[in-house]
Amino acid sequence: MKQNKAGCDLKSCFLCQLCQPEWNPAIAAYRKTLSYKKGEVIFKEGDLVKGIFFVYNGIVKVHKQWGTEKELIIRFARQGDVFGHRGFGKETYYPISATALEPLTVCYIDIPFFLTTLKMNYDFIFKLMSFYAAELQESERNMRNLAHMPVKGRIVNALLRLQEKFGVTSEGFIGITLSRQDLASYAGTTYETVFRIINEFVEDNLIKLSGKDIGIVNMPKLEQLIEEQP
Amino acid sequence: MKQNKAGCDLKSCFLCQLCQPEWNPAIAAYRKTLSYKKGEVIFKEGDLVKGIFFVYNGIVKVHKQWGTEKELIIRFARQGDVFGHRGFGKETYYPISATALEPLTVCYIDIPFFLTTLKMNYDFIFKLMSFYAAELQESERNMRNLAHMPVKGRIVNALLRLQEKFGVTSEGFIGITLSRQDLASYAGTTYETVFRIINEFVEDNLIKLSGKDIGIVNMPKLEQLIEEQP
DNA sequence: CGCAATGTTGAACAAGGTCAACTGTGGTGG
DNA sequence: CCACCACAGTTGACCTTGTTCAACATTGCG
Repeated sequence: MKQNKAGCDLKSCFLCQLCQPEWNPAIAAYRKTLSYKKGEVIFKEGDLVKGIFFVYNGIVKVHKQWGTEKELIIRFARQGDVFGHRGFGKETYYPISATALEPLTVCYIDIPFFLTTLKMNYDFIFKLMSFYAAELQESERNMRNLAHMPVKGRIVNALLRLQEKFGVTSEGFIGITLSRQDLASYAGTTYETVFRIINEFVEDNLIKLSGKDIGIVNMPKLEQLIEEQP
Repeated sequence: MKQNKAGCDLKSCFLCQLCQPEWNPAIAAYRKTLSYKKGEVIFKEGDLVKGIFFVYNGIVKVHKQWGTEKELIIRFARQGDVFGHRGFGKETYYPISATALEPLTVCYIDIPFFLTTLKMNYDFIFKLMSFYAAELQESERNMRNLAHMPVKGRIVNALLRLQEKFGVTSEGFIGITLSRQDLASYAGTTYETVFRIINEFVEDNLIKLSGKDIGIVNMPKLEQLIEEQP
């Protein structure tokens, strides 16, 4: 498992408990700690944006619906990650939904106070901007992958991104337990296709399974699959 | 055709000629005007980031390669649009390429001066951040579309986005002339598929053609195609 | 005038999505 | 304690969509 981070994504944000553990009355009034149960929806597409969230504990999936049955998982957020920041700019409605995948504790800061903080702290807004820039790069890389990479490569890619973010347990499994459905939504494919390909990988000894958990066995071979032209 | 904008994407940027037409010696030293021919590459993936660009005139495509033969066009930039801003944050290499589609004149500002300006002007950095946020939303919407929307819908979507950005000529055609190849790359599909579907649309009287130019005839029917589940 | 690039069309093929049936598993109430 | 049900997981067969390949037409440009 990955070590806990020193602060949040926006180091020195001075807002969440991770960056500012000491009690600070000036901030405390605007900083709420909220808890959600596994599977609970924190907000959904179209909801009015009222604040921004920092994860203290647990895992959130940030996802976008397509009709009723299909979704694409844009990103997972774990301890120290920000989410809900997509509701900025002109739009005051969330363009995405957020759902707890594990029991979750977050720090919630309402927009007006957040904006005030941004205004007073150049370093902070610069970090936030850099964070957006990084997310944009990631998003556009994924766009290209969805457009041109065959499913097999997209699934490998999803696994590698998950391992990167959630690390590896002592037994060599990726540090997050996902339903196949969620893995499919993350890779931008279907349930059944994920199975077949996961199975194929197990047979080829590229990954190993333990219940729902997945462990990467042969990283180089997998990486090769990503590069592969159809 | 759309009217020219008052300033650039980042109104009040105080950098490009569009926002600051008067001669300003303090800025002039850092502001270069560059010209490119049709088809010329302004920068490509992996190039070192040295500056940021504002379009005075012409059209740029911002695209991402996949292997040698495939690309995905992320975005088009026209008068007043910024590009090259993806090279921010940790990465100092462009994650995308930029190519002129028409004879192009741009304003080029080198990074150190740009950063200095950002530092001195809260309003400016806030606008830049909002701009990133908006691009992120757009990018993630497109991600979902690429993952779940059938090709027909993606092509319609591409056409509507083009019309939104480049407006309509007096004869009712979208204000940009694209090769079928570029349209395909924008919609995330192939050449031949674009063709067949464009033909189908013409037969169904949803769009009209004049050479390579495309005009939207029946907007509601097209919009319906976007919503359509497979 | 000829060559290269771009456009046009048909046919074959394959990836992967859909559907349907079946299996295991855990929870619940009798 | 067991029978039942609901639901996630698993698998096979089929079929649609869209890509690929290949051949040919047209445009444009030196």
